Amino acid sequence: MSISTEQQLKMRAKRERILDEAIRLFSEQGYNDTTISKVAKEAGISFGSVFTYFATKEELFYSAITEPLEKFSVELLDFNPKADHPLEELNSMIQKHIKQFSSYSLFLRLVVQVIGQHKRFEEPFRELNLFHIRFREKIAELVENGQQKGVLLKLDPFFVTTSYTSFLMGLRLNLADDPDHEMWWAEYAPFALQLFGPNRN
Amino acid sequence: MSISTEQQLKMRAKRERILDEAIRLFSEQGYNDTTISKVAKEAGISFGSVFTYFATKEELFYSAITEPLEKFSVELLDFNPKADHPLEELNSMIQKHIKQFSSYSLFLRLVVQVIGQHKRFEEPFRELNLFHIRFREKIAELVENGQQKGVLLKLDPFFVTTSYTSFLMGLRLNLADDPDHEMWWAEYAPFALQLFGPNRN
Amino acid sequence: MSISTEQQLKMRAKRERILDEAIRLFSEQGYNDTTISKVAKEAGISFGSVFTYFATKEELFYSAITEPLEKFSVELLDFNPKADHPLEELNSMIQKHIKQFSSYSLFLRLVVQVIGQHKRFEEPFRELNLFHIRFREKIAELVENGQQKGVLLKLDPFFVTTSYTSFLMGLRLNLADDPDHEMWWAEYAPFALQLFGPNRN
Amino acid sequence: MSISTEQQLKMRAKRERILDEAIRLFSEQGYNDTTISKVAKEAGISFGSVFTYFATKEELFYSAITEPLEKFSVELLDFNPKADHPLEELNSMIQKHIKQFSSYSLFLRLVVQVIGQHKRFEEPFRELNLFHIRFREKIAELVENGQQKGVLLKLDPFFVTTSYTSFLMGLRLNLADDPDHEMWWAEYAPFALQLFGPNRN
DNA sequence: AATGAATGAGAATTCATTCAT
DNA sequence: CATGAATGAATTCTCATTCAT
Repeated sequence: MSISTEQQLKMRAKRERILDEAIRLFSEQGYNDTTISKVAKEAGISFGSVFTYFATKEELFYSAITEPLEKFSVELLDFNPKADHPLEELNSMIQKHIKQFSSYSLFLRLVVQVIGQHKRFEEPFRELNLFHIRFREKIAELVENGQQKGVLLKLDPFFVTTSYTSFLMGLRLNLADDPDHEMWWAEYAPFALQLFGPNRN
Repeated sequence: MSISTEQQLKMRAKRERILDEAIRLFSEQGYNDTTISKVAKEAGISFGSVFTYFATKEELFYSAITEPLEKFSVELLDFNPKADHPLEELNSMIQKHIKQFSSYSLFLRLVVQVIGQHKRFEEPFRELNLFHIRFREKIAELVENGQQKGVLLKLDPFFVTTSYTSFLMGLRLNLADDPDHEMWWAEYAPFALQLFGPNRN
Repeated sequence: MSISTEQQLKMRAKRERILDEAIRLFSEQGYNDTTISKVAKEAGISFGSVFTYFATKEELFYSAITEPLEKFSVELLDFNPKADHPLEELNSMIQKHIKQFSSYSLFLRLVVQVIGQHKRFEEPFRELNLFHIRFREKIAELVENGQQKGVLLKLDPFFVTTSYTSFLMGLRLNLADDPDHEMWWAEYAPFALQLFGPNRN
Repeated sequence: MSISTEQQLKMRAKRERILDEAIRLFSEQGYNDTTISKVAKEAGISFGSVFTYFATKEELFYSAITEPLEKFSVELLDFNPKADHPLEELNSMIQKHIKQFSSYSLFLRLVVQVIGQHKRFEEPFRELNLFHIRFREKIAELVENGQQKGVLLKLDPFFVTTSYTSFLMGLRLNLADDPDHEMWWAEYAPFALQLFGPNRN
């Protein structure tokens, strides 16, 4: 491993550490109450170094949204909309989504901030919105598949998917950080399913 | 009308104007980016006067949450949990809630901020939480009534009501201020109903 | 008593109450930390009324210094510089001064503030200074009287009197509000006497 | 000299400059009328930099009292209470104290403010008070030494020393910044001596 | 004359950002 | 590249003073 490569790795690791602490702090304390100093302190470096990796606080926030989003979106989109047994696929998708939403706690609190103030956080909101559209579109495919195969009622896929993502976000918001609630996430899967209008025969 | 009463009315009106602008600004720009100066400017007074009506910015924010809450909670709790025909009552309740959530747009964005950062906004969160509990309890009564009368499936009322309020909040969050969406709120009522497990006979 | 006279008396009394509270507060909390509101509250009136009696805060402070000064100066100057028995007169004067300085506690703390910042409080300082000069001059007369009669050493009366008033002010400063000290004031009279150079035969 | 050491020296010098200006301004204009901006301006830096060296205005004030106190207390305590010739030691001590009090002009005006409002300036007052006690105790030792050797009258050392420090402070207060007076400080040494009750044989 | 709402100058403090070392 | 001193815009809040009622 050449010295410059080693150096690169070190820097990448440091950048990661900064970003992780930023996500945590932005999430817990909000954009304004999270100072560059706090982030640096948590990351164990000087605040000046933060600017080596992120030109501005705004950019740090942007990265705190978009980089996890990239990773999580892969996980969230991991289902087969053209499955032969759409109802089973739907069930398994819901199970996964529920589990994922329950574990993305920090990140989703950030998301809530951005959506709640989309005019303030235009750039990251745009990214989130793009994903939201893709997310719903892919689920809509599965819904249409299910409707064609007669296992789902013929409801407008747009309303179905919007209902579904709303439900997930709403749960994430309501179940906050209550550890009593955290363990019950799985219980909500059947309710999510109802939003898709499963045929009861 | 005595002079002092007239004076009192004027002051009450001015206080209202400040609070209204505060709600709008807090909602649109968040707590930190809403400065007392901005509020004063929008209300057409000097910033010093804001302090005549609200001792601190924190108190202004608290009032911006709790005063509308008081009014809205009356409206949201306006249904009969012991109705003879619980399914019809449920339907009408959902219709009203959907309409209300669609119109409380500014206020609910504030609520989202508070819930999203409940540690930062402890006091207002406490108030919101108390209402949320009352809200779910009253809906739970109606749910149990429906279950006893056999028009609702026997699902745990706690999960049912949490699902329902999550769905409402999630919709409010997702449908943001998109005017295209605003008009379609009513479409979501049937989805909300599904969360209650209506018996399909 | 005519109505207007009665009115006048009432107003004079109110003015007195304001001034008394002002003296107390200025003395205890200093000029800046004493707000017009506090004074008004202590005097049991609205802060607006203070301005009826004192045009500005500065004027209130000025009065808080000069009005007691007028009264106290009479008391402090109450001795006979041409007494036939200057040593006895001196002794009795010292006794009285010690007692007075111990009881003018509030006022003297004000004086200390003014002297300590004579540039900030130019006007009241001028008044105090005028009195100080008069005070020393009159004491100097007694000193010269005593020296002529051979009961006092021939020390420069200016240094003698300055030493004496310095001693009194210094005591007032050092003995602060310590109630343990308050009772011991009388003990310091002999020391004060030494400053005058009494002849020990 | 390493770079970091050079850097350290520069910073220490800057801190000193800030503190010096602060002492001067606090002394001349008092705590409240001395703004951080004024101090910064006098020290030739931006107001923000003051906060690099002193976290709060209160802390700056505290340092403006305690740091000179440390230095001056060494000077003031520089006499030998167990001297073989206590009267000579006393005389030399008084000479020095008089000279010192005449030169600590700025600092002592600060002291006057603190003592005059000891409730407002609790922390610095505590420090001053501790020194005052030490100061008197050491002088008392010398007094007792003199009394044992028969060169001083048997007066209560506590009253003697309190008289003495009161006299010094009172002089400092009365002689204000009058340059006419400044030159005459030395004249007051014999008066100070009288407070100790020297035996006149 | 009394009240207290309205005003805005002014103060301490915070913090993103720059840049010299 | 890392550090942290320096800067100053921006913010909340206080309070003397004015003036309409």
